[in-house]
Amino acid sequence: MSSSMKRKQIIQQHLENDQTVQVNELAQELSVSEMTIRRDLSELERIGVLKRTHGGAIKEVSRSYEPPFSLRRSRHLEQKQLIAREAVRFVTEGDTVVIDSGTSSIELAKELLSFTHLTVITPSIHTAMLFTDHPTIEVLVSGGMLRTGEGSLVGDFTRHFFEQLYFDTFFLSAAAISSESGLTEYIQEDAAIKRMIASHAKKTIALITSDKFEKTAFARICPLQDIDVVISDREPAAQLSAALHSNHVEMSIPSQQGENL
Amino acid sequence: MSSSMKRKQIIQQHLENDQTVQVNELAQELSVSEMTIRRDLSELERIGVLKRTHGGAIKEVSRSYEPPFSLRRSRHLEQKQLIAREAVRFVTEGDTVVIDSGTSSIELAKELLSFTHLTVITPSIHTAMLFTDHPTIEVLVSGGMLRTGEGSLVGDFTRHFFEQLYFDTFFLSAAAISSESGLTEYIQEDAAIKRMIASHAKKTIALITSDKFEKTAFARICPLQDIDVVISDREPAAQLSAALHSNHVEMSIPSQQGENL
DNA sequence: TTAGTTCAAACATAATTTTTGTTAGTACTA
DNA sequence: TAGTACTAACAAAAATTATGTTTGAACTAA
Repeated sequence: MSSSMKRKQIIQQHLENDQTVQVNELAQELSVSEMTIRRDLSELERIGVLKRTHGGAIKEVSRSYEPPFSLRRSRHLEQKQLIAREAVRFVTEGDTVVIDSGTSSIELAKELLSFTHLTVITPSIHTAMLFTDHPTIEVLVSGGMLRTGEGSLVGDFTRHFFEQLYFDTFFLSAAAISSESGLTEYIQEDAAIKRMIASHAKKTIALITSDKFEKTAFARICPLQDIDVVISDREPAAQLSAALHSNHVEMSIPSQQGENL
Repeated sequence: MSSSMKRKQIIQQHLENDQTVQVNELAQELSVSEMTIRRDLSELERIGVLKRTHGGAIKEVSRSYEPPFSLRRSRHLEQKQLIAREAVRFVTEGDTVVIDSGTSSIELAKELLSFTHLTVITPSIHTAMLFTDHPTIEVLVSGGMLRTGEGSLVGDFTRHFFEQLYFDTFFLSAAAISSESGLTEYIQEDAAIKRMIASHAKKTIALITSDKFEKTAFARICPLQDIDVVISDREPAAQLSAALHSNHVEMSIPSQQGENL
C-alpha cells in the first residue's frame, strides 16, 4: 500500500473517533509536512469523506454506514487475492459468470483475465474496464445509475437488465454474513438486485473476507440456504460453520502454501 | 505523446503499407533495442492489431476499417481538446446530456467535470470512469456488450436503454461527414443507435475533427438536416459549408487566441 | 542434425511520473 | 492587526515505468 493511502486511512480512523482532525496535529503525528496533509484532506474531501475547515476538517455524514470504496479496496487486500485465486477454481472455459461490484470481485476479475473464452456480466465499470482490451472474453455491462465513488451501476435499469438474463455462476459480494441473518448489504436497493441475480444463477458463490463473519448490515440479501458456496480466507467460528453446514453451503478455504512470499 | 506511443503508431503505419514488419528493421529505424520492439509488438498483439511471427509480425485483419481506439485517441488530440472546449459552451448547469463513445467525447467529458449539476448519459465506460468520483453529477451508463478495445457499449441492451430516455443535448461522434452522405459511421449497428439517440434529443451537436470532412464511412447515421450544430477545429471547404448552411446546421469553430502555449 | 537467429526472462539502468517539501505571497480568524 | 492557515508555483525526492543488456532456451533453414 502506498504511503499516501496509509495516511488517508489513519486520517479516516481519527475522523471515526473524534469527528474532526487538525492539520498541524496530523502533520506532526505522521511526520510529514502540513502541505502534504492539506493535499490528503482535499483529496478526501473530493471523494466525500470529509469537509475542510480552516485548520482541519470534519467528518462528512455519509450516504450510508459503508466506508468509501477507495478505503475498502486496499483493506484486507491479501485475503481478497487469496479468495479470488480460490474462486477461479469454480470457473471453467465457456462459462457465463456474473461478477458483482465490490472489492473482492475486482481481484477475481483480474484472475479471470487469463481465461480465453468466457462471458462476463457485471454491474461494475471497474470490472468492465479490466476486460476492455481482452479480445475473446465477452463482457456485458448492466446499464444503470453510477454510484458516486463506487463505480457500480444501480437502479431500475440495472435490475431490468439482470432480469432478462440467466447465468452459470454468480460471484456475490456482501457486506456481512451471519448465522442468524444470512447475507446482508448496506443498501436496500443493492440487496434486492443481488437477491434477484442469485435467483437467475445456477450456482451462487459468496466471496466474503473473514472480517465480515457474524456481522449484520442493514438490508437482507438472502438466507444462507440460497447460496451454494462461501469462499473466505479462513474457517469461520463454530456457530457460523454449523449454520452453513446445516444449510448445505459448501465452505471453501484456499490452502496457503506460502502464497505470501 | 509518450515515445512508446509514437513508436507504436509508426509500426502500425508500416503494417498499413506492407502488411508486415520485421523486428530488426524496426529496431534499426527507430534506434531502440530489439527487445523494446518485441515489447511493443506483443502489446500491439494483445490489443488485436497484429499477429506475432518469428522475427516480426503481420497485420491482423480488423473487425472493420476503423483504426484501433488506442491509436485514434492520441490522433489529433489538440484539435479534439479545442473542440471540447468549444462544446461546453453549449452546456448549462442542470442539463441532461448524452456523451457518445468516441475519442473527442472523452475530451468533452473532461471539460464537463468542472460543472456541478448535470445529468450525463453515456455508452462509454471511459466517460463513466471519469465521473466516478464526482459527487454531484449524475451519470447513467447504458447497458450492453463491451466492444473490445473501445470501451463502448453496444447491442440490443444499449438501444433499449436509450429508447426509454429523452435528453437536452446529444454530443455525437461520427467517423465522417460529407455534403453528399451526411454523417456516417464504420459499423451499421452503431449508426442505428446514434440515429435513435439523436431523435430523442432536443439538440444534436456533432463533434468532428476536420480530417473527417468530405469523407464517407460505411453506415449512414443521419442526413445533415437532422443535426443542429457541428463543432470542428476549422472551417470546412466551400461545398460542405454550403451544404451545412442550406440544411440550417450551425457551424461552430473555436477562436484560437493562443490556446497552444 | 547444426549454425545462426530469434525469443523470453531476469536483472540493471535510464527516463518519467508522482509525491512531497519549500517558499512566497494571499486570505482568513480572533 | 498580528498570527495562523491557505494556495500556487516551483524544487527535490521517491516511486514507477520504460528501456537496454545479458543469458540460456527455442526456433529456422540449410
